[in-house]
This record gives sequence, C-alpha cells and structure tokens, in this order.
Amino acid sequence: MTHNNPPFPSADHDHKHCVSHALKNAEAYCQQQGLRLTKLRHQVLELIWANHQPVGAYELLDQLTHEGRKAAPPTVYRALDFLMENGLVHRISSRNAYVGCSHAGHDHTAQFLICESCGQVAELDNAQIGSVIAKGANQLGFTVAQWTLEISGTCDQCKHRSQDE
Amino acid sequence: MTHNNPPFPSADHDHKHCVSHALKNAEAYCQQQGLRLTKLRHQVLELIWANHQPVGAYELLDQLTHEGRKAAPPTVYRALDFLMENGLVHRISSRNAYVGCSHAGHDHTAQFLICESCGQVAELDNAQIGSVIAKGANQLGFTVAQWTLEISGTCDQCKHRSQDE
DNA sequence: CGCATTATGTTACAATATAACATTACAGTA
DNA sequence: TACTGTAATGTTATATTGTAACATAATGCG
Repeated sequence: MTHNNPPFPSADHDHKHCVSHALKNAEAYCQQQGLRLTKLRHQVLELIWANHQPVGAYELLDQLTHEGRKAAPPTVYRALDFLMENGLVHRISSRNAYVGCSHAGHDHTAQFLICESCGQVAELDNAQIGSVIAKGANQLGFTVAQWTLEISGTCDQCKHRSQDE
Repeated sequence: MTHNNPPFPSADHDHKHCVSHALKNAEAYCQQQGLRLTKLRHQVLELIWANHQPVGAYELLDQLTHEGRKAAPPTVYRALDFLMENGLVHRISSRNAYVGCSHAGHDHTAQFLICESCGQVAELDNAQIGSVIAKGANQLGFTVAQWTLEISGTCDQCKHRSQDE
C-alpha cells in the first residue's frame, strides 16, 4: 500500500477529518495487535494529531491539564513511550518534539521534511532512500537497526507564499 | 578529495595521532578562513576528539574543569556553537552529544553510523545518499536547506567480537 | 594608545526528561 | 462475585540539557 497524498497538507484540507482518520487507524491497529490504547494514550495521540505539527511534551502536558486531566511530566512521557514503541508517533529529535505517524502499522523508519517557515512536518516513506542507506551502511560492514532522517528546508506552499509578497 | 579510511577505527589505531591530525586540520582551516580558534575553542575541540566518541556538553564541562579552567555551561555551549557553525563539530541530536567532524572544511551535511554496542560513531560522506534525498524532497516541491541522518546499528568489529564469545 | 568588537565569566533560570515509590484500574480465574 | 497478579497511572522529587542577560576581559585596528 502506498500513500499518494501530498505530504504537506493544503491550507484548506479538512483537518478534523485527518485527525479522526488517524485515530480510527490507531484504534483498529491496537485492537488487532492486542495493545491497550487507554483513555490517556488516546487523548495524547489525539492532541498530537490535533496540533498538526510537532508538539513538545510540556505543551502536551499543558493541553492535557486544560482538558481537565491531572497530569505531571511522567504522565505524558509514558504515553509518548507507548505510542512510539508501537509506531503511532515519532519523535523529531532535532526539535524535541513529537508527531503522529502517517503510516502507523507499516514497518518503516522515519524520514521527515521539516519546513522552517511554517513549522509543519511531512513524513516520507521513500523506499529508494531506505535502500541507498542500507547499501551504504552494509558496504562498511555495518548492520542497520534503525535510522532517522530529518530534512530541514522550505515547503512548496511557503515558497509560493513568499513569492506573492 | 575522498576519504578511504575505514569509518570505524580499528581497535589498535593510533588515536593520539588522529586527534592531533584533526586539530592540525582545524587550525589550518581557521587560519585560512580568518576564524579565531581561541584557546578555549581549541581545548574543547581537543577534548571532543580525545573522547573518541560522542560526548555530552556537561561531560565536556567536567573535563574542562578538571583541566583547571573555570567553566560554566555557557562556556561549553558557546565553544560548541562556534565549532558547529564552522563545521568542525557535529551534534548527534538523537543523543544530545557532540563529535568532531571528519571532513571539516568540506561542504557537507552529516551522516552518522552509530554503533549501539561500542558507542562509537562513524561519519559518512556518501554522495549517493545525498542525491537521493535531494531528489526525493525536490519531487515534492521541498527545498532542502540541510539534513541529518542518524543510523543506529552494529559495527563490523562488534559483530565479530560477539561471534567470538 | 583608545576604541570598537568579539570572546569569556558569572549568575540565574528555562526546558526537557527520568527515578522511585504509591495507588488505581484491569484481565483472567477460582 | 471476589481474588489476584499485572499493567497503568498518580505523585513527588530530581536529573539532564540548554539559554538569557549582563559584567568583565581580551583582541584587532585606526
């Protein structure tokens, strides 16, 4: 299965829909895998998607609190750990921030395009990149366990926006 | 110019030599570029290389202190900023740690092989990886400014070591 | 030298993440 | 249903990583 959606959502896309879509996927996936997507974890995952761009843990903590839940840092970090272990969320380590995974359930490692102008992140799943990396590493006798690729730059929309000014 | 050194140094390589080599390179580069490689910066760079694997900022701070210098966090972070801005050091963001750059002076972005077993890091400079990434991003209208690739796994030596047991 | 600029010292604090132990909820079973 | 072991969450305290802001010292240059 491949995703042909433009990786950076258009400005007027139906964001509510994409959030609920991601949540439904996650629910189905956890169901199928016998994972406990508890209320807290569900809530954190929803917040992450709702933010629509990488969110910090303490930002999530604030948002949880505003939603009326008593929460401390471990509350958030434990939920994040669960979500990351199960491929529902990725950490953008160059930003200490977290994003929902667009291909949850697939076996994949993460590749991100991070727009410096709008702050949005798009997740790639480019097989060619993966295979070139594997090849390069294997040539050196290195066995790859996992990897992260974080690409900063400017997305298409922001380029056009800046031309309009 | 290309480097054909094995990226993970052999166990018995002359480490003192590789440190002094890196320092000489850095000195020459700064000279040539009119950059001020002050005593502090030189000292920090030397410590980074001497550690022989990624080092945390506070670890460097300790080491500086043990060498008799009065230092506080900003001391180290400012030196690191200088060294990173000028391509003499890279930050491994998945580890909050810093390593000397093996190709200082070249225009390149960083690709790291991080051995989970011995903790050592090798820096790649694989043009093919770079071009595949650029192509993948450009196809999506994304303009790449810079990127980091951090690959975790097991290096050749550690694989063999574990077979011997 | 005298001045402007850059680098470093110093203090305080912000931001991110974890340890350790107490309590609660949950799933399976007698 | 009540019992029990496990997993999840609550709670407090603290570790780790990184910056802000302002003072002082060193450096390069006219």
